[in-house]
Amino acid sequence: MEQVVARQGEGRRVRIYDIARHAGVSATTVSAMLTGKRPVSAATRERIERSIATLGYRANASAKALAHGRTDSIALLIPPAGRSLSAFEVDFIARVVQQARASDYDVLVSTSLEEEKVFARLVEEERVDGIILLEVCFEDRRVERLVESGTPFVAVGRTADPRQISWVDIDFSSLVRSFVRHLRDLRHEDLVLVNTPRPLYDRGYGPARRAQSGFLDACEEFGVRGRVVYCDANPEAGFRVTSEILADDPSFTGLVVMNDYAIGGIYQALTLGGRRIPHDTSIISLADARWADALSPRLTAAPQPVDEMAVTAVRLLTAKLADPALPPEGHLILPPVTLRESTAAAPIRVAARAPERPR
Amino acid sequence: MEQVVARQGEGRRVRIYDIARHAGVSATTVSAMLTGKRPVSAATRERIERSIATLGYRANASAKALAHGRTDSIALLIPPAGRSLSAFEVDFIARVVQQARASDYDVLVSTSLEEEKVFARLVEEERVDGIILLEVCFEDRRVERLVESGTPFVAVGRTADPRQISWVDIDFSSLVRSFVRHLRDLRHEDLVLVNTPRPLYDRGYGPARRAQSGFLDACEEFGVRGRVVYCDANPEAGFRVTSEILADDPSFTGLVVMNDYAIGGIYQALTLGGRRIPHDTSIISLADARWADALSPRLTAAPQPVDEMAVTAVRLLTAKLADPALPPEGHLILPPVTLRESTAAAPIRVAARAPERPR
DNA sequence: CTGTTAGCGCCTTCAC
DNA sequence: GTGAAGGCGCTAACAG
Repeated sequence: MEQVVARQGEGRRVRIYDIARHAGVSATTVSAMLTGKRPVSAATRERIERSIATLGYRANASAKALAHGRTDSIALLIPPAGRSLSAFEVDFIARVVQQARASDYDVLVSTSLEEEKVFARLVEEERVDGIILLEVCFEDRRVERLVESGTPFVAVGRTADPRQISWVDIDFSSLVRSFVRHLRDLRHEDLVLVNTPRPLYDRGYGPARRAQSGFLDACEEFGVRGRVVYCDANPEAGFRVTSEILADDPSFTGLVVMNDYAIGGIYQALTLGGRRIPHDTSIISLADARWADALSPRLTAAPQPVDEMAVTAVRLLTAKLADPALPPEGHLILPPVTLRESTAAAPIRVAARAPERPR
Repeated sequence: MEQVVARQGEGRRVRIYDIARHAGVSATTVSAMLTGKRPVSAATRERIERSIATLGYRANASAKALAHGRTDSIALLIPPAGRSLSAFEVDFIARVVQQARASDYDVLVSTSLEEEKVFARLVEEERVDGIILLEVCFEDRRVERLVESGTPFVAVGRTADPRQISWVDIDFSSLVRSFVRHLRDLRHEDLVLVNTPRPLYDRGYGPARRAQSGFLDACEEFGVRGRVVYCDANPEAGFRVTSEILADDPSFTGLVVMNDYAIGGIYQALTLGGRRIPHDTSIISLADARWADALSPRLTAAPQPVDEMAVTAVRLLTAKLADPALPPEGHLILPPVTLRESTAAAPIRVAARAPERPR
């Protein structure tokens, strides 16, 4: 009774038996035709198709899942890095959803931080066939649990030792190195890395860790001074942190920013502090194009390789679902950083110029 | 065989029968205890709970759905308004996911534009119990189909005649009226509405339609000149459109913008055109706080009422799922527009000042 | 090529 | 308070 009430619009739903009866065949044959798992004569096919067209039929997903042992759904686990999702995370969701649909998977999105509950519901209740896990840290309990349970998954980001798992990650280290080199080429000699919030770094958040080590190494390699500050993910924090370094030690002329939401505040503090971007101070970041373009002057930015990340993640996962014996695979992605003055259509916006003050 | 291979980590999954055997009761009793649908003696309860704790058990979602007739999932249908999701849409996803989880629902996200396929998969295959539909237009085929099929749903946005459906919407008309009044109070006498892309308007996109009529009515009411331009959802288009009106008829001093992604370009064109925001030109918009804060100077903005929209949408839907007989309900939300000079913590940022040039 | 039989794992009668 | 039987709708294994 309850099911019937739930769908008040039509009477009862059309089931595979209705089609079978209407077409004068058995349910098995209908199923066989639909799944294509065994040959069906042209004549029967014709009749079944006509019946389906007449009555309107779609196999019930729950029944299919129960019988077939797969839900044709995957889950996307995104614990929000900040208070809300970053532009990257957003685009990533959209792209994964799109890509998954192309492989005939639905996507269940979870942004919860309560790993236990999410895990129980999605994995233990077998709501999904596989998982894409975001914001993976050096030591990540979620990864451990997924490995234990044998659930197919792909990590976006890496653990400290990712050899046993499939992952996709950005090569933050090389990327930041190219940022530093670029700023050095513009004759900057004193740089600041505005990193993610401190707690994220401490938690072993990959981008924060790898960007920082890449930055410090590159500064040494290229013979420029480099220091690191941490900053909460909001404009107010960006303003505060930047004001502080302007007050404490204003010798810097270039900033590398790993913190999208702080950038607005950083701009404001610099401007109020008498800096003129890009004439005496340069900012460069891995950022969403929408941010980079909305800022004035435009931010020097490497575009987030969202598409490649998302497509690769889905591809790795669906491959593993199709063949669970597949060995784990890691993909390191370096955004195409061709740092140069560019038009709006080009991948990189360069607002940075040579510093004037250091002279 | 295949199912077993799919979960390589552990042997076979623990099922309700395993618990029953382990506890020395029948599966019926275990189920009864878990669903709480009939009394179970304290002693049996104890034993079952111990067995569950020992073996680890969670009811399989597909089997439950098949037997019980509900999936405990809802779908969020977001056709991207522009090339990618807007900040509002993003936050909306996150908030809906969170809120749905609080009511014990999972959320399937779809960003596909191919309504037919999405509809077939989610509704006809009964993957979800209900739907939240975004970007609803005046005439919306998706709404018609959902009504026909009797699927419980909530529209975010309204059709031209929304009396038969449940919906949540922003009161764009009143909102834009308050924008116009604010600009008039700042002594602006010549305004431009930079609206959504023309195709969206033509398609009967509610925010575009209602903002525009609200704008034109308000201009008449407050005795200021007002014209409307359409603009694609990207900075380049914003730049182009603004440059054009600066060239054609530069008498305007205030802009009302209904197009997040264009704002960066609008700022740039105005600046290049010699305008100084906010000294001689004011911009006001319904925008994400992250945008408003990232711009320099900060944008005058009413915050997107994301939370209220999302929470209301989920509430309406879950209520309807619990009791399908519930009558449809509409909610019109007016963002709290207390337009004033503000600090960073206040809901509204006012960068706008009285125009100087009109003097 | 097709139909019959037997589950998938759970919930829901109906008996006791 | 508890158990046995049947069904949700579909697919897989086994016969023909």
